[in-house]
Amino acid sequence: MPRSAGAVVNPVSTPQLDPTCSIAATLEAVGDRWTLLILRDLFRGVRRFEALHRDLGIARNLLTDRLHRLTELGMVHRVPYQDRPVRSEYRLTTKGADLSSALVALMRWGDRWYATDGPPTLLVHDACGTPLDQAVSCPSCDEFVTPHHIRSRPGPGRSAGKTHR
Amino acid sequence: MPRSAGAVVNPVSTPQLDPTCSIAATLEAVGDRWTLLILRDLFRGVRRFEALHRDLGIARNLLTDRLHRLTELGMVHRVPYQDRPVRSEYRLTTKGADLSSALVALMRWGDRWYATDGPPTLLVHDACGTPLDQAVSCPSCDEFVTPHHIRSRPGPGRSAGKTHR
DNA sequence: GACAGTCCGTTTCAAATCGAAACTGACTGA
DNA sequence: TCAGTCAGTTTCGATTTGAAACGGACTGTC
Repeated sequence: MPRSAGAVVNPVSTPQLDPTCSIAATLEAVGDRWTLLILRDLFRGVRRFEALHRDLGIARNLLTDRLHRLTELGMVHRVPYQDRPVRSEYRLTTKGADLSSALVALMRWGDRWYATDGPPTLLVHDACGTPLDQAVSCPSCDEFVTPHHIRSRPGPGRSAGKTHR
Repeated sequence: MPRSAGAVVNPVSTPQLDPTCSIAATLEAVGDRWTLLILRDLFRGVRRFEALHRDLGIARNLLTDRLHRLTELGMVHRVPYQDRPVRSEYRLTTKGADLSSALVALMRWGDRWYATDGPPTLLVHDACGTPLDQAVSCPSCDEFVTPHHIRSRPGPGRSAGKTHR
């Protein structure tokens, strides 16, 4: 009996490091219905249990479980903000914060396909206030690359040969 | 009784267009345990029911349900490839293909944090073969922007005032 | 023409997961 | 002492999932 949070068991197993696909590896870590939303809130600065519970409407047992899990994965760490009783808030580690580009990409897709009145939120450059873009670029050609010109091929992390993403 | 696929009910509701967050809207569409993997396979060229079933190991009833759902959402469309019996394959629409940057971002995160021997798959520029990068950039400053220099502010799609993503 | 094999589902059912709400414990502040 | 906050834990019914069997429409083989 590992952790204790009611009848809650891990919804996603510890990443199995599927050697053929980093997308699968990532989704094993954060691919459930709540984890990415929790991370989004942590980015926003919503860091405490009650605040997350209120903001997301997530069941408390699940929130407990997901926060423990994110901590175990090293994406979040607890920072005490008072003693007696000890209360901690949850903060993103480098690994957790590194997921920001994925959240940005998901946000942009939602903007494009569901934000009929324009994006509910803009991401802007703090230096100049210009709305930002996200793109895939070629460092050697020094230009942006559209999905159509992206090819995938086996990388060093794969021994056998199939052509997967 | 809407569709029929055993005791399967939609795992995620039709996007509610949460007006305050495009991440939430996106996850309502594709934020369950299988949908992004199905889309990944469609990107890879795995397009038929049996092939998806074999490749993913997903239960058949769930695959049926998710494909119907993706079709309803306009991310996938069916293209017949034979008559008698009619058999169709599933292909990405523009809307579905537009999610590629999110898949790329998720893949890159998995590469960085779980691919100990290097990425299992490289995305390269078809023109020159150089491995690609994904980044957030400022069109006016003409430079890449790190997460630390990203600010978010309410966009035109939001009426009221809170500062959300 | 009977039989095995393929493909795309549908049905069934037990097991896993979730969600809502009540409960606990350690406090604070009135 | 009493109400209120915060961070969980426990309980339990409802929902979702996964595995496997089943169905129908074919094709290709002996």
